[in-house]
Amino acid sequence: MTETRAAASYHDIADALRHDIAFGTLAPGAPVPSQAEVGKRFGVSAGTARLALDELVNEGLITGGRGRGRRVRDRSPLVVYASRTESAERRTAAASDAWVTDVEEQGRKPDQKITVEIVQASADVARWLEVDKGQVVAVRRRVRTIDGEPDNLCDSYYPMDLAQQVPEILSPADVSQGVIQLMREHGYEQVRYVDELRWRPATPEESAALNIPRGVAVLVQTRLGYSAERPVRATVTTWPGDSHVMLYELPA
Amino acid sequence: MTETRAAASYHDIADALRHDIAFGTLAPGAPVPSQAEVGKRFGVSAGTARLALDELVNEGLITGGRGRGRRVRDRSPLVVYASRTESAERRTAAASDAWVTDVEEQGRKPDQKITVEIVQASADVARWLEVDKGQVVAVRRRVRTIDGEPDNLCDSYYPMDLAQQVPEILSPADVSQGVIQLMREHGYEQVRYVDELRWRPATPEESAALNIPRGVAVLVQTRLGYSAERPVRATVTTWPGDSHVMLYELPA
DNA sequence: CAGTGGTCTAGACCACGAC
DNA sequence: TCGTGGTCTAGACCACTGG
Repeated sequence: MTETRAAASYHDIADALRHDIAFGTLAPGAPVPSQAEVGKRFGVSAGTARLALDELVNEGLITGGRGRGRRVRDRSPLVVYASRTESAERRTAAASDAWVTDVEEQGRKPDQKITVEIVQASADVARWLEVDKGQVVAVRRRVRTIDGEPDNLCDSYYPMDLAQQVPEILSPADVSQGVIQLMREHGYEQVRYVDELRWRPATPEESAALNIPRGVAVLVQTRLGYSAERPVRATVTTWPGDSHVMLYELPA
Repeated sequence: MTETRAAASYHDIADALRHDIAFGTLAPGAPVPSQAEVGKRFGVSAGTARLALDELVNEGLITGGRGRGRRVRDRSPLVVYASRTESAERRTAAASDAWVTDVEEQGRKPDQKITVEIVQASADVARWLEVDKGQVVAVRRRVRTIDGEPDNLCDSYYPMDLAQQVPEILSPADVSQGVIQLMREHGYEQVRYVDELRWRPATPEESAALNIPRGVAVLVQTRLGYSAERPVRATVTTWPGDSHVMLYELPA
């Protein structure tokens, strides 16, 4: 901790704490002073100290939680390759899920819990897959974890006719060779993708599912995959911010 | 507004207000009830009502501001094409800045204020441009506005030797044919790009510059442009969330 | 159980904008 | 000037976690 300051607003207190974290005075994993202690140290009430600490929680710098105290978050950001310009050779070698490959390359342990549902298409899904709203589609929902901690949420939607032709899609288990390769073998090669990115604070549901504080920023990546004829897959992935970096490699 | 609820926590109050906004009971541009009124309506104190309203401000749903009251934000998201697969013909036709083209295509009035600085490379800039830290580089900083409102911040860094060969880079004025085209004419054709995306809450400086509430999510897009030999440009763009959608069109 | 954070109150004062 | 939001206080109670 740096020196005590008199008459500091809670933003200033947050700045001081931010500084301590940035310069390592408060190391990753270290406990953060409690509301009461911060209040005493800066000469403000606990309520005001709380506002400062909440600001840092919101920025993802520290963790919160009733009864648990606060700690400086340890974040080594995961690099997600959204698009790689690489040789076709390498591309087919990376058989399974691209995320699994990325995580393993960075020396960490990926895992996913998969559930499959048949649902009626919402307006968004209908637009993406170019089907009528309310028509049934298949969804593979994945909660993906790294080293046991939730990392991201990934839902893939498929037109029902296509899912029935590629039965592994409807099975709630890992597809070792990857769904994209599997679809290609069934004549649905994806030749073009469109990624749509939106970013906003996490909803309460997302906060709970991803074990992140309320209000932390998330990136919602919607990837539409097209065969030569039509859209064949829509994947919606929710990535919590501040612990992920996304890369797109692009030809000119 | 929907019905009064007793004993609602501020999250529940926020939910109720969110519902009213989503279903148009509170239309875009309409005034939002004050802290006091919300408190009375939901049977809580003004302080608690404030927490609910702050939640909505943080999500970008309503605007805040001392003395001004609150209003439902009117947001028609701007679509930013980060990467387009289009014919080379079309690409050269779109002469100037891609953002200017995007905005004009969506029927709105873009403008940019440009300043040029010569600065010492930070660690990040040095890594991006593959120069030594502390070496001087040229920066074109742009505050870009749409219909007079700040839209995004865009800083382009160039190696000094290159900037001196393309003198328009050092002039704080619009380059009508676009800097990329200009660099090509001087033998620095960009053949490959890498975009790095990070997302997090806005800093106080960004909030002020972009006229957005504290804590709203921003996307920081770092685009590195490479000629056949080396990096020739690093562009850092800060996009406020909830009012922008970013698209990447990708070949398989 | 003690200590922590999470919620809430009732009040206070100030800064700012609109009328 | 009046109503608004922005900040702050001193206290209260509850929920949860850890020793």
